Amino acid sequence: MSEANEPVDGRRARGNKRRAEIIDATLAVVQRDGAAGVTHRTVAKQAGITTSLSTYYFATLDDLLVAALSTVADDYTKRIQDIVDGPGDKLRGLAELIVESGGSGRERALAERELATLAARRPALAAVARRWRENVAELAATLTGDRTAQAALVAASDGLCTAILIDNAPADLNYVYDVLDQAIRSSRGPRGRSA
Amino acid sequence: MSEANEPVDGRRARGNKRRAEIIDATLAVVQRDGAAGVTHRTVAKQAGITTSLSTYYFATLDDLLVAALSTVADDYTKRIQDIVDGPGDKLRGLAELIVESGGSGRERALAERELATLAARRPALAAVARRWRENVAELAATLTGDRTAQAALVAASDGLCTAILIDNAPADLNYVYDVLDQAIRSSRGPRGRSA
DNA sequence: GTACTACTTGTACTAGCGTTCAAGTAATGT
DNA sequence: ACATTACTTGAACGCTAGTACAAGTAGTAC
Repeated sequence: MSEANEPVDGRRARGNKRRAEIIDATLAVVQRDGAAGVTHRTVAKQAGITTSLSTYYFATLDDLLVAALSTVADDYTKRIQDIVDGPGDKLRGLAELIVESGGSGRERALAERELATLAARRPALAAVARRWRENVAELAATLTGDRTAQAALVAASDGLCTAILIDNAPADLNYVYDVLDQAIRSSRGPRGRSA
Repeated sequence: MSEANEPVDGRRARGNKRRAEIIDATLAVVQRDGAAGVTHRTVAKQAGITTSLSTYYFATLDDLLVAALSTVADDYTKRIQDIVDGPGDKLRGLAELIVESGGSGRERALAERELATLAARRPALAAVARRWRENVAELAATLTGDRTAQAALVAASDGLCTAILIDNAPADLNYVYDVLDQAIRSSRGPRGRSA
């Protein structure tokens, strides 16, 4: 708990605030213009600062994108954890989270997706994107012990999100819930692959 | 059949060939450098032509990307149709298609994914990306009459693809097959949501 | 042949990019 | 007070981008 939490220096506190502001501005730009629209200049303008200040805090654009994706991933992790630790129907909680991607959180979800796609090509981002999926996997593990069912749920969650974003679908909660439920349920009957 | 298939003019035939070459070059660039790396200049260099020629055939970069995504989607459609029409285990065929995304076809799959992500922001591309998913949905319809199970299979296919690309997973065929099977199978038992 | 059309090139323009840097300001420590 | 450190600025560098355009080449039609 005594790591880097207490900014003894008042200037450092302001600096951290700036950093957060810049990351917010970055996400705003991704939401508005896509990941391709992120430049030191557009971000700086969005944040109301000078370009050089943006480079002062994030020397390279990559640093900026990594920071932005990390922040988004952290938020997502928190949401998932809330569902896992919460008292309610976890599967329904997950469904609500997914449906939200098509509603008010659409732009946000789109931004997340663009950053995640970016991750496929940048090792630095890949680690963050992976942790993302592991959060859902963890939630899945609380719902079933069957590893295949867990994997199906994770995959279905991701695929549903894509469907909602691309198809611009109505994103009916019951529908999403049913699909997730379908994915995790198993007849566990006449099948049983050996190895 | 008598639409725009017969190039009376030999020059026009060459032109169409050029167009195809440029699209190929575009896909090659996306595979190598990502969608962000697509510029008239990089594409032209890849195709071994001048920059102006690239703009002659595709006035704007957007035109080029739309054309590229359309081509890729057509290829994909053909692959899916082969599985649907083929004699073998359709689910296994789908699994093989997905696993291929992690193997030799990784770069290709990555390119497809980047273009599809791009689609979320460009209406012109969105239609193409949607047709894509409908192909898998069609395949799913041949495997089960249950609409929820169909949706689960489509979502799982997509999610698995993402997992393989981002996690750089081993992409074991049996594993993928099992997850797909899990998604489409249903106990159809004690559940039965009403509305 | 000549006229026409489709294709192809080289060059040049403007605009925006990432990044650097010397200089300036303000908070902190002593 | 003074030195130190953290933050902030404005200007500039070299580079690449999209695009336009006049000129040239080569098939096609008459």
